[in-house]
Amino acid sequence: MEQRYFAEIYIHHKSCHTDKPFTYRIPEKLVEKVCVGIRVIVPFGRGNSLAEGYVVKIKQEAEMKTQYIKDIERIIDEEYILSQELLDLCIWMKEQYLCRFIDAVQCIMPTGITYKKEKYFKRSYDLERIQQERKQLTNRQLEILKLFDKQESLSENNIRQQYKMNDISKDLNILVRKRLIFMENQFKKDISSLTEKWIELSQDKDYEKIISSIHKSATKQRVFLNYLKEHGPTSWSILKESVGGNSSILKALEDKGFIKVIEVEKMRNPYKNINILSSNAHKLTPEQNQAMKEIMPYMDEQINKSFLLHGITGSGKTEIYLQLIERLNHQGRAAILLVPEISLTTQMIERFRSRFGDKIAVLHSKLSLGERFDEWKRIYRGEVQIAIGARSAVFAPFQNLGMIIVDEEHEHSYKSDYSPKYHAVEVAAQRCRNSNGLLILGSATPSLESYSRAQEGEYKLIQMLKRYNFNPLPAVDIIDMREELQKGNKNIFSECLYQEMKEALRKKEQIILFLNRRGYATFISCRSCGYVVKCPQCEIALTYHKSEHNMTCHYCGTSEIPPVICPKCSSKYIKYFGIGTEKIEKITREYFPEAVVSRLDLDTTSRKGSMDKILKDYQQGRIDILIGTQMIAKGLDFPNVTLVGIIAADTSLNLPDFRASEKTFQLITQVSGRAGRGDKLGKVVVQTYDPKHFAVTTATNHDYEGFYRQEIGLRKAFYYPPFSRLINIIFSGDDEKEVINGAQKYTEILKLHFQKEGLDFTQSIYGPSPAHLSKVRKNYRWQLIIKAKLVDQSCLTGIINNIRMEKSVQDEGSSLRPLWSFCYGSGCI
DNA sequence: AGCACGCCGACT
DNA sequence: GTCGGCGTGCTC
Repeated sequence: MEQRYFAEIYIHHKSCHTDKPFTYRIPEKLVEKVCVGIRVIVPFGRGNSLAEGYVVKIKQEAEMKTQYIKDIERIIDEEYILSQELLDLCIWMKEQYLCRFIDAVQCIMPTGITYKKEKYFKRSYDLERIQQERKQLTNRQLEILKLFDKQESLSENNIRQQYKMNDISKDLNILVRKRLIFMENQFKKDISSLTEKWIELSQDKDYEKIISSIHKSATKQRVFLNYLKEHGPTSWSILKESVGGNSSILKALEDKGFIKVIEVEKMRNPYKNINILSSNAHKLTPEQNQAMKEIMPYMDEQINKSFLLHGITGSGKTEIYLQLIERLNHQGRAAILLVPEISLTTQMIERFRSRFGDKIAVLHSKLSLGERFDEWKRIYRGEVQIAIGARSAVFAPFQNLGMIIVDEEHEHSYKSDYSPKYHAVEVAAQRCRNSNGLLILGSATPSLESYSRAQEGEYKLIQMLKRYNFNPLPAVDIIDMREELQKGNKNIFSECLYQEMKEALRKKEQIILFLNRRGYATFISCRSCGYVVKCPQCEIALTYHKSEHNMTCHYCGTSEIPPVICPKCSSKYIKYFGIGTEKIEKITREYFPEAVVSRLDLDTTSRKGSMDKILKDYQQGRIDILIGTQMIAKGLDFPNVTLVGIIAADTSLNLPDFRASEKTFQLITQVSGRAGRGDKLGKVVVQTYDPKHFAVTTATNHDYEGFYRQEIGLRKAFYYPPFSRLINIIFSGDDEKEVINGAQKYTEILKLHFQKEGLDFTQSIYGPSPAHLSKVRKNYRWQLIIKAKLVDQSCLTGIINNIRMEKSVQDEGSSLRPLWSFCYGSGCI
């Protein structure tokens, strides 16, 4: 009997109803080629329109009647593009984060590699028929028909652009039905950004002769040829830059056969201009040695194991990362290093490059499409063994993954804001499980989740509580701002901080001031009626920015000119409340006119490279006082900083978030860590209105254990993570009533499902209620929070998936668009 | 999501 | 009678 093969294929389709494997027959001519992880093109649906698909399984028998099975049309790639490990990861993500298979795939694949389907139209040459039907056509249809005189084949987008008409699909349908034009689907790969035009002279030509033979008026053509003769093959972009000109000149020369135009794959190296000073392995401290000793057996035996490396700032975690990677690479296995935000970790990347040269791929969001694709390819082809990057680098397509290191594992930037809302630390753990790899989580302030896992024995805890250079930790003073107020000090700076700043400036030492809020005033309000100026789209108080004299919404970016009289009661008593970094900057300049003050926040660093400049100036001592938001809390290492002032430690404490204490503790610890990194003793001044709060007191004592013990008790009492998993479902739409209505209906359905499964919903379902940001960009948002017992998790995702399939939910009004999101924090969206 | 099938009203 | 409106349901 002839051997028949079938393939299970996920279709690249946007609907969740088609998000399951479909069985296709592998035609004989493709049997050798089709493998698991390859992309194929298959006919799909009643019209057999072509679609891109991913082969996830190959089998000899099909479970269904074979007459319904269609053949695979052709393959896209010559080889598999997703390894079995990554395919399994996609399936896992689909379940874990309630996304479609292809959403998971798109996390892994670089943009630009997927094919775009486009409708193309060709005209009919049945002149008789055209004459016949002509009379019945509208003017618009006739005009569309006319377009085909110039060009034989046009895409729907082409036609739309040429006529600036939006609703042309109906007209096109009519024309197709009358058989005046024909439609065909074409797949197009967006490769324009991935290749580059290079121009070279054709061989074996006497160029002296050619140049003289060119028409006298065609000066540019001659310039081109001369340039190419002198410089050899040149890329089009360089040629354009150096001699000018346009593509018509190029075309003319190409037509005459004088030059050749070739498309070359661009290979970019975004870091090629950085000079690398090579460095060698440092000698390890006893603590570092101990850490290595704990980890190495698992690496050598290739056993999957997770470690939590609890090391205070300056304890030398990076050196451990470097040496672990070095050893792993020697075993022929690859490592991924995740860092919270790539822009803040240039120091770290430089250190890696100095050790490993260009054997590193760097992945982050600021790379261009093409650059990212190149780095992706280098990893995929095994040209590099190390990938460094932010969140998305966790998907680096290594075939021989051996370790994932997550630096600053507590950072919230490891959670994706977009769908699928994955948590890179979880994904990393999953990948390590599937490839017998090591997961190394490093942090000075581990997340409660990780530390409790370490306590439970799921992770191996490694403590590194001594600084690498044996410097003592900075001394921390807590200043009770209520007392300051009673003493009659209404200033932003407490007496203590002011004196310390004066002293530091006198000693020519540097200062960092931290305030977790940018702008000048945080809200503008009318003192007579209490009106607060809010964003008309988001209902969030607008922040005043003095330098531009406008008010900006920090969520959608809308800005307005501040009112002079109250729009509600017309009084003149408009007042600016709250402080931001901009105001601190102004006040600091007033207090210390002789000091050089600079500010580092989202507003001053929006221009590319401006952050590097500020940091460089600071490093080289051209700035005395640096004022900043969260941005300055992480990773900066300046030896001359001896004083850190935290202006208002409680801003983050009062956030409506069950993680507020944890965030505050982390922030104070991190910012404090900036002081005294050199050989001088550091000092930290923490100003607060709540000096007795345990997050503040434990942080100032550098007492993580103490903080953990108190916080974990609270989490347990209120049943928050890590004792549960929170699922946050957002309903959003522009009609508030419908959103509320839909959210309520959804909740009822959910409760029914809970009952059916015998689950108690009274302590699990909260809401629906207005979301943390209840209105963003004209969209009303309501939320539903589900506290899932850890044991019920898979059951719950099943329920949510089932509800999603239900018609009554999908049909819930046009303006209601349920967004699915997994969330580990309350209202963090 | 698309795409076709099907059922119903307005028209040559 | 038929053309074309959109509602419904399936896709290997």
